[in-house]
Parts: sequence; C-alpha cells; structure tokens
Amino acid sequence: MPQTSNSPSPDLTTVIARNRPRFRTATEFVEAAMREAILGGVLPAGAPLRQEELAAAFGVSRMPVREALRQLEARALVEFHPHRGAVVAAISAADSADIGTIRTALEPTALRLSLPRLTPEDFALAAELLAEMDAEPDPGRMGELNRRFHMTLYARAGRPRLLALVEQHLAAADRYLRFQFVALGYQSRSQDEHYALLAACRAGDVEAACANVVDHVTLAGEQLTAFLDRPD
Amino acid sequence: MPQTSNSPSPDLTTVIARNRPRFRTATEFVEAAMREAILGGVLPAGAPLRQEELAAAFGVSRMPVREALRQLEARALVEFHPHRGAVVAAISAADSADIGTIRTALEPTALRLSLPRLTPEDFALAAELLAEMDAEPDPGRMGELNRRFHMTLYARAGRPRLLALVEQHLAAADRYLRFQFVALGYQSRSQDEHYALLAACRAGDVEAACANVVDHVTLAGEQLTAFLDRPD
DNA sequence: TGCGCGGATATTGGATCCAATCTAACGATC
DNA sequence: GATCGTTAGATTGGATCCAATATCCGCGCA
Repeated sequence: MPQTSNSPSPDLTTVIARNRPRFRTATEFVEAAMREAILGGVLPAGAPLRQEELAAAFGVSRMPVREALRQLEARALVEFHPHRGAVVAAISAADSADIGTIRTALEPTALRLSLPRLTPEDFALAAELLAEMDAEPDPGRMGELNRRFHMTLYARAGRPRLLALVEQHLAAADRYLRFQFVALGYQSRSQDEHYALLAACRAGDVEAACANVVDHVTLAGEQLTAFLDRPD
Repeated sequence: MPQTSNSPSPDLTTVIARNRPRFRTATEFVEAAMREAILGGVLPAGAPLRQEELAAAFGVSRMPVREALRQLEARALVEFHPHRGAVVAAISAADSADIGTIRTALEPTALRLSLPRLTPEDFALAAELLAEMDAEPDPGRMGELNRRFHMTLYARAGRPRLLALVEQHLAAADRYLRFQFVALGYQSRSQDEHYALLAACRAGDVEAACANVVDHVTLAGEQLTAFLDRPD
C-alpha cells in the first residue's frame, strides 16, 4: 500500500478547534470532527482509535467518543473488533472499485432527476467552484470543492436518502482521491471533465451529462486502481 | 397514513428472546434486535424510544441502548432530537419513492456483476426460496424470504459495500412492503415477476434480468405510492 | 532452545451517578 | 379569560466507576 500523500495535513488539534463550537452535543461534535479527520487523511487507514486518547484530545469523556465511533462504524469509516478496540477502516484497490461501482450507479440517477430542475444560479455556483478548484493547491480543500461541485449538480433531485448516499460515497472517494493529486496530470484532466460535464448540464443534455459523469468516475477509478496495485 | 398491516407481529419480548444469545456484546444484540423490530413493524414509525424503557426491556443498562440508537441513526432508521429523545423514523410516500430510486439504481448494477458468476447451486437455492414464498402466509417471514431471494441473485457480485447497501435498502423497502400484502393480488403478481427474473438469470440473459428487476421494483413502488397517497 | 502455560496490565464493555435541558403544569398578571 | 413567566418533573447527555476480556511478557518445562 502506497504511503499517504504529501498534503499539509493539519493535525488533530486543528480539526478539533475548527469544529468545537458548531454543535449542541459533544457526541455530534466528536462524530463530525472524527469523520473530517478520517476522510481528510489526518487519521490514516488502520490507525488504532484508543478511546481514552481521543477523549483527552477532544476534551470530553469516553462516552461521546464511543457513541461517535458507533456512528462511524455504521458508515463503514471505522471497524470494531470486540474487546480489542476500533481502527480506521482500511483502504484497498478492491474497496476503491466498490465505491466506484456505487458512484457509477447512483450519480447518473441523481443527475437525471436533478438536471431538469437546476437553475441558472446553480450553474453559476458550479462554475464558481470549478474556478476555485483551478487555483486550489491544497488537496484537502480540493476534495471539499470537488464534492460541493458534484453535489450542486445533484442537489435538486429531491431525494434526501439518495443524496445522502451520493455525498457519503463522494466523501469516501475523497479518501482515495488524495493519493491521486500526486499522479501526473490527473488534476487538469479531471478539471477538463468537470467543465465538459457542466457544459452538458447547461445544454440540458441529460444523456451526455450522465455519460460524462460515468466516464469521469470510471476514469478516476481505473487510474487509482492502477496506482494502488502498482508494485511499490 | 394508513394503519399498519394485519400481520401477527410478535411483541418486543419475542424479538428480544430470539436475538439474545447470538451476540457477544450487549450493544450488538440491542442493535440487531431493534433493527429487526423496526423493520418488522414491531416498533411502528414515529414511536418514541425511551432509553430507560428499552434498557429494562432488553435487560441491560441505558448505555448499550444509546450506542445502538446511534448506529440506527446512522442507518436512517431512527431520528434523534437533541435533549428530547429518539423516535422511529417516519415513513412516507416520498421516502418510499426515494428508496425505490436507490434500489432501481443499485440492484441492476449488482445483478450485472453477479449473474455471470452464479452457480447452479445458487439458482437452486433461489428457486427453493420462491417455493417457500408461495406457501408463506406471514408477511414478516415473507419479507425475509423476499430479501434472501434477491440477495442470492446478487451475492456473487464481490462488492461488499454495494451488497450491504442493497441489503439495507431491501430491508428498508420491507417496512413498506408490509402494507402491500393486503393489496389485492399483489403477492401473486410479485411472485410471477420473481419467477420471470429467475428464468432470465438462468438463461444468462443479463439485459432481460436487469429489466425484470427494474420493472419489479418500479411496479411495487408505484402501487405502494398509490396506496400511501390514497385518501383514508 | 523452543513451546506452552499463567499472571499482570492495558483497554474495552457495561452500570451507575450527576448535570443540563426540555416539557408541562400551575399560577400570576394584564 | 388569555397569555406569559416560573417552577417541578421527567428525560436525555455526560462523567465516573466497576467488571470482563484480550494482549503481552516472563517463567517453567520438555
């Protein structure tokens, strides 16, 4: 398994401070911060999650940590081993392909429902996000912008469960995408695909837009699989 | 919203007794039993989930209950209201359509991957499940058999995440399917579709099988939507 | 020297206890 | 008579405490 990317990962303390005031209950806060930390690579795959340790870092007791871990387990972001503790869920080429398959199934569906209802404001926002991405060097913020771009196009689907699943797997894919920004030329090609996708959406061409999404996800998946499977 | 079906719902005590010895930690046990109770209609939509009460029923303290509730929240089976408690997630025509859309996207994908690898034993098992369904009067067991039939056909897809999602939404659909067994003639038509699906799979006709799945899910969804939207 | 058993230690799982907050009922005031 | 404020009760959220289990190291024995 290749080593994690060269991003300027903020440490756990930074992630904590950023999330602290936004939540009512400690459990929500811990859950959100840990999810961000895992998806952002701050807590790498396989890292053991000692309850006492996390509780101290978050400034809470072990209980909110335990509840948060349970939620993350249900989202497949951490794995529990009874009486042995939890670890950050592993990543693998197979899992990446799994997520890619799910995205390929769900995202065209969401786009099909959403596209006819998208407004000029939505398109403008999407274009703005693409422009930001062109200038963004940090992989962490990049993943966030990428996610928001895609979600903007799907947002009008009016299917809360579907959108939650799509967002969840976009976020899961981000874990893998982080590896990819080091890959030569990936970012610019990905951006080309984004612009093509947006153009097709603006033209109201549902079939072309869906094809673009499928190709975009498939290509990213193939390149990533090749990268993860390469001999180190 | 129509009243729940006329099934011989076992009470909570029965569900508890059935699950008690199968798990190593209390949290796992409570989570499984509560999921079964919610999906099976024992705990109806909107029912308040008092922690103390559930803890007493399960013979444990409040803590495993809380952890289980958090997991079920992440699976969208219960809703948390901070400092006010949790309730069983609501059901609605919109939510049913949401689940139907997800199934329509995921199940053909799973079938496409799985079908080429299905063995004669898999087909035999699927046929056996269909035969059992023909003779099963209880909606609860019926839902379980239905789920196992579908999952048998998808099982060789070799995509754990995808299969988990499919199973989760099959189970979620069961919550709605329960209403449907009262609808005149639904069960026999559904079984016809199941047999047609199995035949297409046995013939190795991927496209026909996928079309069958989509139609099957779509038809069930439409009928159910009509049922839920009807004036009481 | 290698293998297996046993106890010490660390860590999780579960129970109990305390604090914070929401709900509802009662009463006072306009 | 209605509305607002206050207060008591109930229930959740969080912290601490205890028990159960797994890991690891050392010792004994083959």
